[in-house]
Amino acid sequence: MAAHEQPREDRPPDRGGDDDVDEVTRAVLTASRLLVAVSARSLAAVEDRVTLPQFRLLVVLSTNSNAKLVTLADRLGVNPSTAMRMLDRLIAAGLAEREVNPANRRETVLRVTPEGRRLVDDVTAGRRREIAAIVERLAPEQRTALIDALTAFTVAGGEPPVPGDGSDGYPLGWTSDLPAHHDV
Amino acid sequence: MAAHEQPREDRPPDRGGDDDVDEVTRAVLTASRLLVAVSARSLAAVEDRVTLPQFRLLVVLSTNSNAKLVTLADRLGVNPSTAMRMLDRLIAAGLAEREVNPANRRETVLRVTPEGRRLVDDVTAGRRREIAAIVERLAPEQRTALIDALTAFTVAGGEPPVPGDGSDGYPLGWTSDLPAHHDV
DNA sequence: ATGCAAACGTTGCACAGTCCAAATGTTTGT
DNA sequence: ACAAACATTTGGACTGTGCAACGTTTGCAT
Repeated sequence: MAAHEQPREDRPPDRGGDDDVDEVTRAVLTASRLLVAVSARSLAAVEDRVTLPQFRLLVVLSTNSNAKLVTLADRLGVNPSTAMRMLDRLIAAGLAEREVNPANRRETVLRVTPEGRRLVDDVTAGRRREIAAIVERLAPEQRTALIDALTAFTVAGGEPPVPGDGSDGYPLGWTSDLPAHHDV
Repeated sequence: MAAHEQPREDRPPDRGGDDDVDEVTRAVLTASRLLVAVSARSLAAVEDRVTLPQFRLLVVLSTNSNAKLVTLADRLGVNPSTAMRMLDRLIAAGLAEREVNPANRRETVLRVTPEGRRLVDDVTAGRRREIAAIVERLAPEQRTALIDALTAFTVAGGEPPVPGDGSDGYPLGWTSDLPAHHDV
């Protein structure tokens, strides 16, 4: 993997040499695979009811109730027309609702139906349950060590460590998707 | 860095209760988001040359050189016909090659071209570089702690900790995909 | 008040990814 | 020699996706 010799020569005497970094990186990458696998498993349960992009829309809609189309599309990072048609299908499936905003008639108000909400909750709950099951196999000391290590890692990565976390532990962000993906 | 001074009022002597598990789960989920973001960033560089599924195929093809179509489709978890057409496009883009296997003429031999290989290498190298950059911001003790914690977590998750790891630490599995996904 | 520009949702069009089925060509086992 | 098994390929249908165009509704400045 010495494809490009980034002039890394000048290595500080710190005992965290490249080997060290490399090992940690490898550990991170490996753990990532597990996480993705967990995600994929929890998602598998619903993939015959909705497609993955649809589920993603549902999740975003769950945490952004009464959003208008452009907002939603923006959150998803897709074109409004894409969100539009996905919504059409979700609505047809009874998982979402659309309604013209009476206060501003050029907008629409989108909502997830109770059934759609349940679908999302099931998946996110399943994912948390799976991770919790893994965590429970760890000894108490290992758990706190994991928290500390992960928190340090997250902080180093610049992401706000456990920001709001949607109160009672909701989807918030990340994976959930990563359907077949796995590899790559 | 005991950054989890959560107002978790009294750290109950219980050590290992549900609160504990919940906190670890939250930390894991948060770290996951960071990982996904890193992945997405490193992927962004090529998303105007190939689509994500195409890139995924390229990665799998890189690590399974001279594979035949069905094998490839199997690894990707898609229908052979899907792999077929993606390959058509990749070949048209000069990133892959197809050739009838002279030893068994009902099969074809698929290969990634040097250019395709370079594309993949760039992305995977970028991802490792990004993670390494984060890891480098950690103190040596934190690094080893992270390795230990992650290894324990991975083991508890049932995945073989750093199995073969494609020799010199290559893509192997996971994310790489997770394009826009992020949320969900 | 009038009118024009911006914001929205919506629809048309093109194309990638996907699956299922079916057609075609190749090997293999009997 | 033939049928069964296997591999690639093509046809058809549908979702996801972006871009561009259109009609409606607002907001604002003249």
